[in-house]
Amino acid sequence: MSIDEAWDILLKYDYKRTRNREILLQFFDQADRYVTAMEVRVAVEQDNPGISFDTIYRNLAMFSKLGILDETELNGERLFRMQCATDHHHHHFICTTCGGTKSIPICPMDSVTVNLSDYEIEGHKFEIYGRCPSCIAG
Amino acid sequence: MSIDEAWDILLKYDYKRTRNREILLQFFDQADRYVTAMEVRVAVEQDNPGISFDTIYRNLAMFSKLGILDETELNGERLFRMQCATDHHHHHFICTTCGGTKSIPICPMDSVTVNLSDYEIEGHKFEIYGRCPSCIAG
DNA sequence: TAAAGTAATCGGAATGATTCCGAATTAAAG
DNA sequence: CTTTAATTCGGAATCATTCCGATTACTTTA
Repeated sequence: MSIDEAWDILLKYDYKRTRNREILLQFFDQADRYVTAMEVRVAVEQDNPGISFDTIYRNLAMFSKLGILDETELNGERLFRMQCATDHHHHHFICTTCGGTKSIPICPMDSVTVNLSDYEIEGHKFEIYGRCPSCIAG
Repeated sequence: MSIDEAWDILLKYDYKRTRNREILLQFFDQADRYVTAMEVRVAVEQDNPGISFDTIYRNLAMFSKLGILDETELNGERLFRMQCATDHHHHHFICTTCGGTKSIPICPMDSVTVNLSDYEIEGHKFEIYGRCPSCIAG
């Protein structure tokens, strides 16, 4: 997702165009990988020293709820990244060293043959973890 | 996994047979679903009022590392359950209301056709979330 | 079955991430 | 330019989890 697309969503829901949100979106746009809240904080403080935790966390949660960010959890750490372009549903390999991802075009839900007809399905998660080529090399 | 199998593992690694571990294992054995650390605490305090958080968390982490417990995360909460019998690798539907599970016999890794040969795969996660029939009923 | 040695536990303090809150600031609309 | 409401700030509060030193309880060995 581009910064512009993110703003389309934010403005549609009457969120204001603020400097902090601009900084956050720009950071996620260029990061292009999963980052921890701590990494976000450190990076964002370059552009706005004195930004409060509250502002960071409040916006991260809101972005995540609106589908602008994608949120996951790895080894007890919350990770965020810009949502992929939403052309089709897919999953990811996630590098446990750098947070980089690689798309996995299949969705296991297509192959689930177990009868879950009496169940109400709310969601699913499929992720592959490991180290990417450049982290192995480096 | 049965309580006896859990003890086989613990004793093999020279962990001692203590009352608290016995209580913890019995609780997980009869719970047979994903429970939060808080639920563990409340339940275990019935049998040993005054058990310390430290003891609970230390043993949960150790059980999890040894493969006696299975650990996951849902909506920011850590969940634990007794590891399934290890006859074959599989995944789960998890009820977000009661923590109950249903086995999903397939593993999406079998169908992953993306070339990850330059990647070092450390693990994967596949879970389906929703509500089970008895929680839907009420 | 007593003693010794070491692991495990306890209780409470410390930590660390996240959230809350009231006051001040800022964006957007009129 | 004013107004209004959203947003942010700063710091305190919360919550789960972990740490720590002192005590207790296993297990082994004699």
